[in-house]
Amino acid sequence: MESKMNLKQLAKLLNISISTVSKSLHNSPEISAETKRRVQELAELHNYVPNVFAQNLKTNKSQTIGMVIPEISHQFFTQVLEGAVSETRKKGYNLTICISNESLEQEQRIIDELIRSQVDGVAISLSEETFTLDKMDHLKKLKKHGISLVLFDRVDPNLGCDTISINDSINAELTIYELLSRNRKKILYLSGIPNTSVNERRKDGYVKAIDKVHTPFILEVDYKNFPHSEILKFIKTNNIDAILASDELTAIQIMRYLKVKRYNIPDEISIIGFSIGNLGEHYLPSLSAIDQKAEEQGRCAVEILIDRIEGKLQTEPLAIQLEANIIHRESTLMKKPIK
Amino acid sequence: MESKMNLKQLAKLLNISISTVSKSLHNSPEISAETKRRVQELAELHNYVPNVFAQNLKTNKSQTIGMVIPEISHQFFTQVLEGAVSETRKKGYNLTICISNESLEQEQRIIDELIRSQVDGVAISLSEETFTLDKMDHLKKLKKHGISLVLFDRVDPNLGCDTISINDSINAELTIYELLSRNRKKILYLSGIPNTSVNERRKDGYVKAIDKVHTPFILEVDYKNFPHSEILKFIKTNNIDAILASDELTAIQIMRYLKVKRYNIPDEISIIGFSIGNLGEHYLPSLSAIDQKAEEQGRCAVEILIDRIEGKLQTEPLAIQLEANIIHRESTLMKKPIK
DNA sequence: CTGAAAGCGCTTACAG
DNA sequence: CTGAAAGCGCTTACAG
Repeated sequence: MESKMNLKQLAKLLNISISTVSKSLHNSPEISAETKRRVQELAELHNYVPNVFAQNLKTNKSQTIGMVIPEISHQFFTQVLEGAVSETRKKGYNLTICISNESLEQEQRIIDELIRSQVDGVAISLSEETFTLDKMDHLKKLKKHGISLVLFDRVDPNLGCDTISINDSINAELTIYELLSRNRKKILYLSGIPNTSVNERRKDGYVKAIDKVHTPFILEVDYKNFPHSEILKFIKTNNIDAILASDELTAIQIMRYLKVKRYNIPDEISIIGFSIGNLGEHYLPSLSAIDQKAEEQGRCAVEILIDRIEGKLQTEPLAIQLEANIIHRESTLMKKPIK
Repeated sequence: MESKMNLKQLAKLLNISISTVSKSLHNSPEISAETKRRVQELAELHNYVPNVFAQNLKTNKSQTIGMVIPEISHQFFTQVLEGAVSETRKKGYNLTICISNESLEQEQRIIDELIRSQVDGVAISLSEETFTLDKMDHLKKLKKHGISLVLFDRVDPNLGCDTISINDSINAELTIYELLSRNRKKILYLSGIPNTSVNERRKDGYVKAIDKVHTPFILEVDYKNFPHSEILKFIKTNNIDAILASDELTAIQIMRYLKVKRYNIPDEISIIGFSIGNLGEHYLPSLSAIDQKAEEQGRCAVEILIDRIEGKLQTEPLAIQLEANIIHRESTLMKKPIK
């Protein structure tokens, strides 16, 4: 390894001043074309790379934003990341990706770390534990340090910052109306993710829609410890003919079990779940789903965050709600919609 | 936002020198307990956070490593990330996650960016395009800048750096022997990921095992543009009774289609695929798979990289090969293994 | 068009 | 036990 090149060495080799070298590399109009050419050639030749720490120390900007997600094994969040990564690059920023593993303590540690590394802004989807314990002090710390904050997907409206989310409540409502219009009458809301803000909103929408015509049926379980037979018993007892699941994995798990038990899906029981992952598309039958616009949420969170950083936004915080799509695949396509 | 705290301001407030403040915050034994206490209290009170750029500029170390993965939508790589994230934290380093999207150009850009941001080391799984075009100059650049390099999973042995991988060839071989022992005779190797090093190695192992007894059947297709009916025709024509798929998605796609076509799996055709994602486990029938030890690869790559950075390793590059497991689930569990 | 100089915030060898 | 001073590599206002 050759000894690290820097402005000083380049200046010495060319017999000119450090200032001139620096300005040449920034293609400053102050400097003559000839000098710039010489400097740039030599820099190229020696693989000169400016020291980013020195630069940032001077300019006091890192051109970096942090994105904190609660989980990486959910397809939803990897799609968010894809949107965020491409948008960040488009804007010429760097992205630091952090994973809180649904833990408040890890989330706090991450925020401290992001403050330490002087990111210009943070986009975060809150961890389950952060919601349950309702501790937001670490997020307020960001403001103290002048770091912009945007919340996406799992959002707390009381934090006084920009938020990007999906109107889950309305989406649940609309989905139920659709199922009702297909003459489904006993619709179960099955949640595998209790204690999340999204679950509450989805459940609310379900209840709101159902309450007008029928009794609501609600079951909230642990998706890691899936109580198959209990759910089946509930389904039988109540003659359930459709299921709205809180998330893809919950939908797949119940669908699989019902198939093992020889249920005909979608004719006997229709199933639809929130969020588009890779599980549902390839299943047999393929799973109908409510598209959470993951990639767009990621893209949008980054866009708003950078606009905020660069002072392009009003002081008033934005609360953006993206529209979701209901995607009917095989698990809700009844052959003969009963009239 | 309060004006940013720094050593100078703390020193002024306490009426002592900057040096003493700095040493106190590092808990130096040079300083009296009383002074340290006063300094640390005031720093705490003012939410003092040291400027990481200034620190790094001085110490010339970033305590950061970069991990480059070709794709984030493959469960395999998110599992790698989980291992890498936790190992990095354990060692007190920071992790910068980058995604090349299987593109050489993006990979080059990422490497330049990592060099610019002075990471101490890089762990990378090469993009498909990098392999196809066999361009490795950007990786050699890292060496020029004194940045350690570790390759994992998609590995090139000629780069003279540490590598972590799975012995795919042997795993394919062992899998075939198992299928043969269950009296499968016409085994198809179906690849949805041509032009990757892993594909070549898996195919090699397959051929090596099959060649001794039977004719090899090989089909290489584009998983994004899956030619269902062509494959089915091939299966019929050649009386295929087992499939070894190059990856999970390929396995699922063909299994789904065969089920639609009323094939009995595993009895008529057994299916097994490389790598454990979330698709196979919940499928009906659940998919047998060769566990690629994703998390362990991530953990191990980071461990070796940091040992290398800290000079704890011999100069000789390491070539670590992890052992895989064959996990039999429903898609290979024949009711009556024909004697 | 070029250069000398100050300063970003920190660490650390050295002096007292 | 405390502090003055140099220096990490860069940018930029200022002078010439």
